[in-house]
Order: sequence, then C-alpha cells, then structure tokens
Amino acid sequence: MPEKQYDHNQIELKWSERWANAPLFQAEENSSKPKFYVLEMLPYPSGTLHIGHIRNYTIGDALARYKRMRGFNVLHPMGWDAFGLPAENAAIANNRDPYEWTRYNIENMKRQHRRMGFSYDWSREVTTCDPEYYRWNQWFFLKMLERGLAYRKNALVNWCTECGTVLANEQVVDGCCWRHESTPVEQRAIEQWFLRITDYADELLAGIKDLEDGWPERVLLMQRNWIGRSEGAEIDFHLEGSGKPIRVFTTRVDTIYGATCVILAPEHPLVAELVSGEAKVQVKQMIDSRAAKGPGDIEKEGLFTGSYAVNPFSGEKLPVWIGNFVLMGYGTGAIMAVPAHDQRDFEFCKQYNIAIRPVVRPVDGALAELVTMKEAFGDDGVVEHSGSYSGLSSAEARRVMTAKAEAENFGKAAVTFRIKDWGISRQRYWGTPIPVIYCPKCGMVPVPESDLPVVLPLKVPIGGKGRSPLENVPEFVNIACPKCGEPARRETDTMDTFVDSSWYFYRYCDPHNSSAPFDSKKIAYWFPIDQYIGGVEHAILHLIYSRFWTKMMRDLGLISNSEPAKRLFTQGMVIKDGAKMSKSKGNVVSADEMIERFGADTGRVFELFATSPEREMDWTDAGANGAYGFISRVYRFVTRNFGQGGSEPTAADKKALRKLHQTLRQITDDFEGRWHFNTSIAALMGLMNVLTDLEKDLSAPAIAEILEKLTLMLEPFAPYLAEELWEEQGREGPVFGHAWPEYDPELAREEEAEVVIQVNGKLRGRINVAFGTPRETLEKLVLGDTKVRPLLDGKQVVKVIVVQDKLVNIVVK
RNA sequence: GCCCGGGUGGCGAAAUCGGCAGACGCAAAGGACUUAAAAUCCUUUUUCCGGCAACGGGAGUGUGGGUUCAAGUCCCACCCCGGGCACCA
Repeated sequence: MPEKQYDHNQIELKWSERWANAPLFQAEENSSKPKFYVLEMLPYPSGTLHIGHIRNYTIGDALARYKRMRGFNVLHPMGWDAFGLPAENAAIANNRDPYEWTRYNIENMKRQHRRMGFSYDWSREVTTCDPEYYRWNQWFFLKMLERGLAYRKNALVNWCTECGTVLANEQVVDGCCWRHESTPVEQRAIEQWFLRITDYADELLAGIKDLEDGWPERVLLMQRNWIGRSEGAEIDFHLEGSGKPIRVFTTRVDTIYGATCVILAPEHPLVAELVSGEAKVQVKQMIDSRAAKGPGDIEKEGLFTGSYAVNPFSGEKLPVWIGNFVLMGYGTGAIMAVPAHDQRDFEFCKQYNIAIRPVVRPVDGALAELVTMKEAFGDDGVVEHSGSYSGLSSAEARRVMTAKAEAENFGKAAVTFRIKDWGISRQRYWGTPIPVIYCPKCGMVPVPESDLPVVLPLKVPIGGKGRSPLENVPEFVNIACPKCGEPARRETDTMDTFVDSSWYFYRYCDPHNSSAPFDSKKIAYWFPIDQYIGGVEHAILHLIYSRFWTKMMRDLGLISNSEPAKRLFTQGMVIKDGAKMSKSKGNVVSADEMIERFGADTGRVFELFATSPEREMDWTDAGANGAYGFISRVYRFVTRNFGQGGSEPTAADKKALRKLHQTLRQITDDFEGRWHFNTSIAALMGLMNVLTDLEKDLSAPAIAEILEKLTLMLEPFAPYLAEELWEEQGREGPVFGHAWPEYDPELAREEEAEVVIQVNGKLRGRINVAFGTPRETLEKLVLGDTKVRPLLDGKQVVKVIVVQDKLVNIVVK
C-alpha cells in the first residue's frame, strides 16, 4: 500500500463522529469478569478544559483502556462538581443565571472530553447541581441530624470578605482564603451547621494504616498531621480564693513541677471574671491584633491577671496570665507554662521575667544550668526536683501522675485532636439548601424526608454580600411548619460544595436511582474504587471528607466498606514553558487550541511522554511537535508496510520481532507497576526506530504480526490512531474490544549476553557470550582477551568478580 | 524551625535489585531531496586532551567525606529548589 500522510483532524473527526452517540464503554451490570473501578476526580465546570485537566484524564483513560483489554469489567465514569462560587460570581459579573452558565459550561466541557477520546461511560454522568443528586445530600444531612452528627452552634468561624461566606478550616491557607490568596480570613461569630467529623477522628487516623499500600505516603502524612492526635492529660489548677478550676491540657504532665505560671487564651471564659477595666481593653486588643496579623509572625504578648492558681501536685501558688499564643480552639484553651521544657513557654517567661525551673534531665546528662540556658529542653529524660516522682523516667512519671490525678479527681488522661468539626454552612446561593425549617413555636424542624428535595429556586437575584441571596426569595423562605402548620422560615444557608464531592463516586454505581442514593448491592460489587486519580491539592480537603462520608454511610448501614479508594494516584501539575499556567499570565493552553494544532492523540502522547505521571510536567509546543512527529511516523510506517513483504522468514524478522516483544514487555510492566508511561512511549519510539531500519527486509507474516501488536499497544495512549490503523489493516474493530497481547519471553530474549569487562572498575571492553556461560569460563575468556592482557602486564591480579551474563571486573595491583 | 519530595548534557528526561551514565525526545549543526522553502530522510551532538582518521586517554550525576571489586543508586554532613505543617501545649 502507498504511504499516506497523517492528518490528525481528518482522522480524529471521522472517529469522533462515529463514536458520538454510540453507547460505548458502558460498564456491565451483571458480569462474570473481574471488576475494575477507575476514577478521575470530577472537574468543576469552569467552562473549558485545559492541558492540566487533560493530564489527569489521560492517565486514567490509558489505565481504563488497558484494563478493558485485560478482560476487566471497567467502570470509568465522569461527572460535574457543578455547585460553587464561580457560577455565582459569573452571575454577578456577567448577569448570567448560574444554572444557565453551569449548563452551558458542562455541555462545552463534555464536548471537549469526547473530542479527546476519553472512554467514559456517559450513561452514568452525575451533575451535582441536579436536584436528583443534591436531594441525597439533604437526605444524608437529615440522617446525620437524627444521629447527632449534624448540629448547629454559634461559633467563631473563618470569614472571607471576598467570597462573602464562611470557610471550613481546611479552606484556609496561610491565614487567607484558598480561593483568594491575598484575602486574610476574618474571625466572626455566627450560627453555623457542623458535621461531627471529630467523632471519626480516631478511626480516620487508624484507617490510614490500611491505605499505606495504595496511597502516596505524603498524602497520608498530611492527613495524619491534619488530624493531629496527641495524647496527654487534663489537669485542674484551682484559683486561689474562689477555688474555681482552670483545666489545662498537657502532653507533659511529667514536667508539672517545673510549671511556673498558668496561661489562658484571651478568649477563655474565665478571663472576663479575672480582669476588669483597663485590662479588658488590652485583652480585646490582643484578640484583634492576632486576627489582623494572621498566623506566623505574631510576637508573644501577655498580661498578668493578678490572680493565682494552685499546682495540684506541688501545692505551689502560680500566677495566672493571659497569653496571645494560647489558642482557645485547641485543648482546653489554657496551659500550664513549663518554660524549662517547652520552647514557647521559655520565650514567654523570659520576656516577662517569670521563673524558669528545670525538672527533667537528659538520661545521660545533668539538669540544665539556669545561667547558661538558651533554649528549652523538650526531650523526655529523667524527672528531678519533683517530690516523690524524682528519679522516674518521663514516660513512667506521666503514667503515675495521670493515675494520681484521676484517683484524686483533679484530672484525667485525655486525647486532643487538631481536626475540628466540619463547618458546612455557606451564606451563598449556588449550593444545596440545608433542609431545615425554623418555626417560632417548634424551633428547628427538619424537613420531612418525603418533602425532599428542597429545590434551590432558579432565577434568584444575586448580589450583596454577607447574607444568603435566598433571604430575598420569599416563596422559598416562607413555609408552613411541618409540625404545627404555623408560618415558619426555611434555613437560607447552603452546604459547602465539598459535601457534593464527598460521595459522588457512589452515585456513579447507580446514577438514576430515585428512591435511594444508591442500591447497596451495586456498591458492594463496585467498591472500593480500585484506582482514584487526581491532584495532590485535595490531600486534606476532599480526600479526608470523602473518607469521613464513607464511614458515616457505613454506620448508617448503607455500605460495608470503610474506605472509598484502595489506591490513590496524585499526578503532577502541568506548567507551560516553565511557569505555572494562569489566566493573568495568559499562558493557559485550552484543550480546543491544543486539539486544533496537534490533535487529541498527540496531546495525550506528549503529556505521558514528557515525564513520569507523578512529576510536574512542562508543556512546550516544541515537545508536542516531537510527539506529533512520532504519531505521524507510526501512521506512515503502517500505511506503507501493510500487505508488504515476501513469504520467506528473514533474519530481519527475528530482530524486529525481538524488539516488538521487548516493547510489549516494557509497556505491560509499566501498566502493572510504576505507571512510568514516559518509558512506555520511549519504548514505542525505540521500536519504530528499529522497524524503519529493517522494514525493507521483513517478511509478510512478520509485518502482519508487527502491525497488529503495534496497533494494540497504541490503543491506551493514542486511541484515534489505533482505531484508524486497525481499519487500515482491514481488521474487525473496535480495537478496545480486543485482548491486550501477551509478550513471548523467548522471542523477547537477546541472542547473546553482552558482558562488560572492567579493570579496577573501569570499563575496558565487552564480549558477547551465550546466556548462562559459567563463571569460570567467563573468567578465563576475559583474562585471555587480547584487549585485556596488555592492561594486566606487570600487575598482579588480586580478585576477579564475575556477574553472570553481565560483567567481569578484574581487580589488579 | 519541623516533615516530605527533588537536584543527571543546551533543554524535557532514562537508568525498576549497587554492575556499560545520558535510552527516548527536543533544540542545534552539517548533509540529501527541492528552482527555493516547508515537510521528510541521513549524520554529528556530556566535556576536556591526543590523532587526518577508525580510535585512544582523562574527568563527569548539587558540594564534601565514607562503605564497596564496583555508587546517580547505600551511609554521614552540608548547599540549593519545590511542597506540606508551623505558637496545636
């Protein structure tokens, strides 16, 4: 056949039209095949896909296609994280309805997904702003409300003035909003809905162990730190006079004889009782200045209350201070300061001339000398100057002292977590309405299950900040109380959109169920997700909420798995010409632009080839050109060689088939192992180099085998090209319906082993020998080699190291 | 400050178990084809020294040390870059 020129648009448009409305890639419902659930994080429908999204989906799609060819029943779905602020902001900026805006974006992005050739089962598409989806958010909320897992309280919350709404702790980055990196988060006291994720803190932490094989270590580490479990004790210091207890949390009871003051957080409830007049103003200033500065660069500031509290162990009177570095939100909001053994306390006490008293010495050293002390000694050691506890190890002292506090009822062992309950109220429009009603008579009343969904009204005027736009929709707000029938008001806050994404992947298993979020039997078949793929930026937001939601649903009896995903892969970011892509820099490469210039196949191949999937990838047009060159070389090679060659086997056949099977082995190993698809593509390029050298001398049967297997190998990476070449060869399609070819280890093996000769570790030559040549023979061969002998002249051979089939190293003196 | 990653040609990178450093690609230079250009194909391309040349020799994976017959790979110390956490008691 004559060689054809590669035209990406012609080929790709032809196949996308043929595929357009065909029910392809649908997961089977009752299959005898083993299942495989591969999932990429669903996108926010911002309007257009760019090459960063495409990397994520390309990795997942390669895997999905490979697994199908390997005989798995593959579930590979896609959906839309369609609630959220940008829709609302676009509504304000462009006077467009959030619903219309979102719908339009989804249609456009779906078109781009299809054009990229991603093999999704579109019959399972999930859109989170669809009432048939978010009604189940509301349903879960009611279940949690019943069980006390959802509750309302007035709390200090993170407020972003730019978003005009509350943020969860997870959404605060460096003291600023995660969306508005230069907008400091304010603290405001507001009535809020919370989900009791802290009930699961211990389990979320313990469950990390089961994820160690399949999740990246750093994600698990970030989650561990975020949960922040610490074991210690709570101890009461009683105020002199009133006798009121000040409860402190400490991980180091063993240092309690070294405590020299008690410090309260400025927001601590006792502060109001202990200070008055001028001092009250100072405390207020302390709170405000901390809020204004944000974390990191705060100088320690303190104020003596004039009161004293009694150390329950030593009986000593300690001054009670207020300190800006003590956090109301952690532990009990009060600490005992042990300056000799805690660096923060050390700094504070130095600053205010409070006593410093070392009571723990290193196991093999002496107690610190006050005069030379430059910093606190924070390690465990041996306790001294501590009454009857002196001489005990820190660990032993903690145990005994905690027991005493418990026995005498002035304290107890305690565990504190850094993670807080998940605040889900948002004073915004474009989200799931929280299904509760406030009745003047009955108080807070949950919306009855039968009244779900509480539908978010459309065509709502948006604008103004600080109150939910729903407040301005009387037909939404005003409602009869479901209990007493009297006029009542609906909750106007909506849910954090991380609620939507906490369980969407369950809905994919049963997307059209109208009587339940899903059928448990279907979940039992598909779950856990075999491979989840997404960006590392979700390590503690989405991925911790999802784990919580899974455990909550398990406890509702809906599912039996405790973790959502067996394996997680976090792909690296895509940058452009060495810089992060951003709208302001104008260097965002859209999918459409990329497809027009290079085609979907080239885009996919280049994104995989440039580097390994977990690393940051730099998109350059020059690099994409290289991938384009490869795709066209393959196309031309196949079209000009199809049907060529004589009937007799040739020497070239052997070489070409060996390379073919070596390539197949490489790619199979990459899929089964490290996912280093950059080496898969490199191997395919290497194969093409060998084939173009040998093509004139190949026989017809060899060409047929090569073209067939080459096409099958291309399928996960360049599906359009593979399909086109399959058709060119007159084979029955589609390619993705065929089995992945097995490599033949015999054919893949090199004929001879090349053995490297070293003298004192330096490369001096190489010889070819039969595989498995005995060590003794090798040694003799090498020592007799004409190149080697002169190098040994006048030297003494000390040792000869032989690594069979690989290397001989002669050590001489 | 603490905890993770990472540092290899002009560039993106490879080297999976301690055994030939730089596969594969980009860019560059030279050549073929062409009236010319594009496209395509061929050759060279870590660096220094010697040679007209095939070739030979030395150095080389952030820096310094160590283990080993052998180190990009293992150990110790340090430097730089990226990310996470950061008054969490």
